[in-house]
Amino acid sequence: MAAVLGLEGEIATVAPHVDFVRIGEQVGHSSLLIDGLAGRFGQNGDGGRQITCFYIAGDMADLMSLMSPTTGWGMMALTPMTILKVPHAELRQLTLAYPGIAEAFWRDSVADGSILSEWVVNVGRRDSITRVAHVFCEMALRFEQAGLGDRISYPFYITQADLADATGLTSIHVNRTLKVLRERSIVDFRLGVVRVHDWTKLVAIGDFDPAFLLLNAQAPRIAERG
Amino acid sequence: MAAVLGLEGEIATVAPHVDFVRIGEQVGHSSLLIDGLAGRFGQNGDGGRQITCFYIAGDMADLMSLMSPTTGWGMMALTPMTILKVPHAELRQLTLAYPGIAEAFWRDSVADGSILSEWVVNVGRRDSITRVAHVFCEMALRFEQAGLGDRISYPFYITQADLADATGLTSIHVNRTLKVLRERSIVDFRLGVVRVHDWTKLVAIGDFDPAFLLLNAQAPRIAERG
DNA sequence: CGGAACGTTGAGGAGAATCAATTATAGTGG
DNA sequence: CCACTATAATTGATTCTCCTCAACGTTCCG
Repeated sequence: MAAVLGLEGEIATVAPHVDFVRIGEQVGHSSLLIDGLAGRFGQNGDGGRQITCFYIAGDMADLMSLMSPTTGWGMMALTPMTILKVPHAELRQLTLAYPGIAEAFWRDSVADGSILSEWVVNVGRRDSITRVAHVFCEMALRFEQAGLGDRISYPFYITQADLADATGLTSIHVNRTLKVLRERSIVDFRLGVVRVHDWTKLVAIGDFDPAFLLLNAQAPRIAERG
Repeated sequence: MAAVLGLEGEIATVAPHVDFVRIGEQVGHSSLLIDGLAGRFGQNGDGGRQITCFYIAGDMADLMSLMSPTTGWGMMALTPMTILKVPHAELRQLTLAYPGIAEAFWRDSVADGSILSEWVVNVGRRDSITRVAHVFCEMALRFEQAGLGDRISYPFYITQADLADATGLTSIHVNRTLKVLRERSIVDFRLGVVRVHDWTKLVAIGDFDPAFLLLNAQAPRIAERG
């Protein structure tokens, strides 16, 4: 179920801060993230954005659109991105031919929901420093799991403004929060890299329990990376 | 795919504020909600709760546990509740025998994720009155869709404290917010009933777009109610 | 060298939390 | 049927995060 599904589709590149799925848009394909970082997001009436989930290389970014072609959400590139646009028709054929793949896709949607649920908690019941630390913890384990870094240091090319949209804060407050985390020698963040100085402290201050990542479940990832 | 799947399992009743799935627990069944209101939730380090999704009669409340038996979330009863505990083994057999059912379950997980994503936005990027109004809008349409009420008046037996846990506010602030909504003749809430006086205003103040409910998608609901 | 994107810092204000009582409401048993 | 109790709702006063507004600094790249 891992590496090679032999998915065919159109390779595309997306510039940072471009919405590759607009809210309410009807899409006919899902996007396998080959490189870069993407975010699922929603908006409030004032145009304020809230990123609700990150997707990294290897993730099938809007697999859910297969079940709901008219999306109630949007997908944006956070970094320069390369994606493989896989037509829904092809994915449909796969799921019909191989029930195991259908199940893996379903499992992926459940894992997605688990992350989303944790984000509701993060944004609803945690203060700023905890929110930011929690995001760093989550991404540390996800990048580590994907073989794209480790929990002590991993590539995270995201602006403070986008980090603010992910944590439900303002970029100004995120900036101040990052300063505190840096001064306490817990984690050092700058555009592109997260450097964790004290993982134990980060987990503690981030109120982090990795259970929601469902890392023990089999094969939520669609593709590997060379 | 609707009404009668002929699901077999154990009927159980659950008292309000009882966790019928604890965080991190391993479960061997999913719970079809026959009557009452349930909530998926997470907790922060101080024990503060955040409800991340509501489930109403007819919903398969923890279907996702089939894909992730060791949950990273909890499920609590918000009202006196009647559930049908359907063993995972039985659900597995169903999905193996009928791919259409597997797909419906998958679609249900996607719909779930869509609601969760919207809740991240609600809690992360909206002020108190908008958050509360948004919840009232969502539940209005869901109860209406389920045939358990209509958007003008529906049963919603939830305490202000639980509403606070759903909106990421304190019960005190929820109380004050409800007062404002009442004084503006938009919506009147008391334990058990929501009475909408001005649906248009409620939608406007709640910054509500029903797209995320995926109501146009087919058959997300597992069972109907007499 | 100049502009654009991103980050940093300060001052003041607003929304929501906290602390602390007090008042309904509903269910229970005598 | 009513006192009793527990749960839920309401209100006030105060505090504190985080937001807003505003300006300035830094880095990178054409």
